[in-house]
Amino acid sequence: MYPRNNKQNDPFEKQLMSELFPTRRIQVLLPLPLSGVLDYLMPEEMMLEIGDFVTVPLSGREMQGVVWSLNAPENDIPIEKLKYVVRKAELPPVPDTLIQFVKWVAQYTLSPLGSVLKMALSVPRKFDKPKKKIFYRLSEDLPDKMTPARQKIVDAAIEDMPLAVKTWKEIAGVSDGVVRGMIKAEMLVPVEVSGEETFINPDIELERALLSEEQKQAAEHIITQQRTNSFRTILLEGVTGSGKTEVYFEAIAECLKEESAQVLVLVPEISLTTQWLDRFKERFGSEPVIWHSEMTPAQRRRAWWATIRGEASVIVGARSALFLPLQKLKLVIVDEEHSTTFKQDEGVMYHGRDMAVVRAMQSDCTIVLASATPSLETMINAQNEKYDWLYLGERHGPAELPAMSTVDLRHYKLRTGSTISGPLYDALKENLENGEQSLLYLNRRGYAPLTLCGSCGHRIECPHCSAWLVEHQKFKKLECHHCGFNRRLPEQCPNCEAVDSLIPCGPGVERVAEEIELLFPEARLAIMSSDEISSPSALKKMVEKIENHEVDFIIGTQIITKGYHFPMLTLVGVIDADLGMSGADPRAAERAWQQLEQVAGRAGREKHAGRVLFQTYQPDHPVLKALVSGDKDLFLEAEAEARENQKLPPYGKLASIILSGADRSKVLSFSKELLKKSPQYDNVTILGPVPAPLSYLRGNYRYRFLIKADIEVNLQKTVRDWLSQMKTGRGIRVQIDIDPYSFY
DNA sequence: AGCACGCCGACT
DNA sequence: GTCGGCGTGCTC
Repeated sequence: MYPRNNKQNDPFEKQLMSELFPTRRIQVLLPLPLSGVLDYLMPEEMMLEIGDFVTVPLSGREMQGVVWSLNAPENDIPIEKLKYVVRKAELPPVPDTLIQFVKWVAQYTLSPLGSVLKMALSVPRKFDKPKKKIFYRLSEDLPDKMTPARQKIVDAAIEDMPLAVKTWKEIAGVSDGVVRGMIKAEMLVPVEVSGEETFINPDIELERALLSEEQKQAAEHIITQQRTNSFRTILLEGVTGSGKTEVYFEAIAECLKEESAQVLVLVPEISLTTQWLDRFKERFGSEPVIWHSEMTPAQRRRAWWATIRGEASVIVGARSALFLPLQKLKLVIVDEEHSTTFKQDEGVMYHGRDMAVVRAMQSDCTIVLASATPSLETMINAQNEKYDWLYLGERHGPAELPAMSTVDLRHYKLRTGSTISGPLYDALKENLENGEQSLLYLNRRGYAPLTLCGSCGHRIECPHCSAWLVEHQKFKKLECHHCGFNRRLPEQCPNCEAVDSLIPCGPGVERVAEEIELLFPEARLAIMSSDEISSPSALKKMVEKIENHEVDFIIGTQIITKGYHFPMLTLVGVIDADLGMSGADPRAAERAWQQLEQVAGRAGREKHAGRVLFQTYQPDHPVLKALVSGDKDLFLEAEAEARENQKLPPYGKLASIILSGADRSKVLSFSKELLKKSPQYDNVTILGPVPAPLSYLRGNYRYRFLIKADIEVNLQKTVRDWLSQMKTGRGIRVQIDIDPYSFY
């Protein structure tokens, strides 16, 4: 008999084992920030293969990992030190494509392999046996005690598939009282099922929206490509409302004709996609499998299981969905491809869109990047024919966008404390009188971004960050938008103790709302910012309110640029169009364009003609000029040229290294030391060290290097070689961000 | 990530 | 004298 369980890790048993049987040294990767694998011994009877989930001993406790190799090379860890794998999980092994992907992400982002694996394994109670549940199926002989609500249940039934009460309620759109009533009347029969409730598969036979000729052609192109089972990237560009979603829905439907095919749809912010989910449900009859970080453990577990068993056919998720154990990935869609929320800038810093392209490549499948305002990187790839390029609607024609104009604030001066110029006021007034909706856009939460003492000039800063505290009247607080620190709004100046001397400076959405209330006391307002909208249901409510025209003025931050459709909205006022157009960020101009274009896209999407007013101090800025002229090509050309000249992405490579620590002089001297060892190549430029844009963040002093390299340079190797020359001193943290998007 | 090891402050 | 703070370092 073989020893069971962990007994074989007992020193005596281990000795016995290794004498009796040839021992096999294997490699196991654990979800820890370790850069490599750990060696273990494989018990003879355990038939392990690469990708198997295993439990192994680790310094006195047990941990789950993944078999990474069955043949570990001899190394300086003596075989006596190795421990046996405790057990193999009853789970399908990690698909090879996911293993390849984990390796790729780790080497690209210069992150420890184990940290990347962790993203793929963060599923609660993954090893538990699913517990038994009672589901209900439709009875074969239905009595004639029918009601309209009960008929809905009967109509919603998919043959005799057993479902949970909650699911019946959802798919039939009735209350659970109806369901329970039918159970009592024995119209629904209880069935004991083991395991997680399965997801209802999308019904691809449902009637679909009529597609335009243009949409048909685009869908056909994707489908043809998808059928080749080879890697290809397709840019699907189309102005908001041009029907991109219907196009890729067609491709999804076609894809699902294949047995157990899986489609992955990445969206920037899963919690903000209720409208998208409604459309999906309308097209396919049920909700897709959803994956994002705010799901409950039970929801995650169910989605993960459905994915690894290959039952989930369409998975919609945030960037972390890339790490799901997809068995048969056939199509990837990245919606709102340009969104910067795809970039993770903590921990493993990866870009969801870029990694999605890699994932698709490794799975030999088609990937569709969809956007109304594609990123410059993607546009260039499309122009160079690296990507196929489909577009819907008249492209970039000035007539397509609402009438846009600037309000030169140097000419139309704002009164002190006011944020609404004369021309904007007139436009708002006119719109209100016409019974149409207006949107005021300001990408700043709170009341005022700075509080200043009128008597001593003191500016209230965050004690942990080099940032000002933002006044929030809603919460009567001052809050740091970087670390979350907050304090009560003081009555006296914290510096000179003068009373009533504090002056709120600059506008936030709350302040704009206050002014609008004064100007238009009869108007109905809604503020849309993350402070007002804390949950998806609150957002849904707000969106419905606006759709039902219960609101005249919407005052919002960028939360409103996420793709809603408000037909009565015909005027957009951009309070401060200059925000975010300068600074060290190479993508600032592009981002400003996208945001403004998206905001402009809110205006007049249906019959009503819309218009947009940009309040600005620099009406000659190329971004604004291009926006007003409506000539996007012109803007892109100028922007691409500027990037090419400066060898910035995508014409060059960029990495940022942030050194941080509590002891400022220590961090600085380490940085200087590092600079001395910096690589000396013609095609690599090191910038820094400079205080990072937030030079003091959460109690740490931060210095930053930027590494700019020509396109042919192996950036990862350069950075690795450079940093390996110095061991990280105590109290110093090094963060590497390949292709940074955030310059905080 | 845990968990042990280790070197300095306030307690029975 | 010891209990315990969490900084640092290791886990096959």
